[in-house]
Amino acid sequence: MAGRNLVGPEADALELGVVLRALADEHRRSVMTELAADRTDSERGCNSFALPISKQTQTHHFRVLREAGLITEIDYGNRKGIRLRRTDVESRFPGLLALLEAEHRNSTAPR
Amino acid sequence: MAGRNLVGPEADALELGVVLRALADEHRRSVMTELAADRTDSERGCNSFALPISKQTQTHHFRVLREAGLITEIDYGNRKGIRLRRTDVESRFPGLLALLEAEHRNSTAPR
DNA sequence: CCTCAGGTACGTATTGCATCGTACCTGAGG
DNA sequence: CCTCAGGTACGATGCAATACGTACCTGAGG
Repeated sequence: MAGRNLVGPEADALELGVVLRALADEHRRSVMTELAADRTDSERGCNSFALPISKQTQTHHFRVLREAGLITEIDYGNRKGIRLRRTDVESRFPGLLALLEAEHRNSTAPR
Repeated sequence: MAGRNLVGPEADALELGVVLRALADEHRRSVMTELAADRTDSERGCNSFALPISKQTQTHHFRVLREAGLITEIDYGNRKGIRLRRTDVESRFPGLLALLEAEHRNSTAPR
């Protein structure tokens, strides 16, 4: 029941280059804009993002986001949880999540 | 003497994906952090960035930045000027330049 | 006109990255 | 124990991006 926490780098070790490369991909960015827009920061399942890619590729993308320090993955063995590292990201790169949140509004409410 | 202005997309047509892909590259990001940190927004020469790459590759990178809408290139024929589109970028992606400016401080004053 | 420095155009090698196929692991529930 | 869904590991592949060589253009200044 209690899952193992898979964490990335420490909060102050986040690198802008790694973060921007992570956000450069459409699928990863769509995950991040969705997370940034949800102020409750609740734990999400991996399938709740409806990514149009295979599960192997999803594994890859979530790993990239985790290693960039943007999310935490909680391993339950046969299932996995995703959580945004909001305070860490916000303290290291203030304003970044606001940009992603604005982008989420753009993509969900085209006009 | 008067150079032709090579512009990219309109201010409200900037796309986050294109911008982030442009900023994902180390060399292009170093150019942008330097531009963001210079509040005078003066016109810069292409060689004033001391990029450790060939001039053909520099042409490529500046083109990417221009097509992303981040800079304007001024063509003098046998020389070229670079200028940050600060107000356009700031109005479309508020806070982005502040992130780059902070990164510039990090890279120039390690500790 | 000639030279030179700065830039571009085109082709190409190489690298990086996203994607998926196959095989295997894990825990829940029959 | 068996099955099944969710997830990972490893390898292969295809494509886009970076990088540079060669050739050519442009304007300034002899």
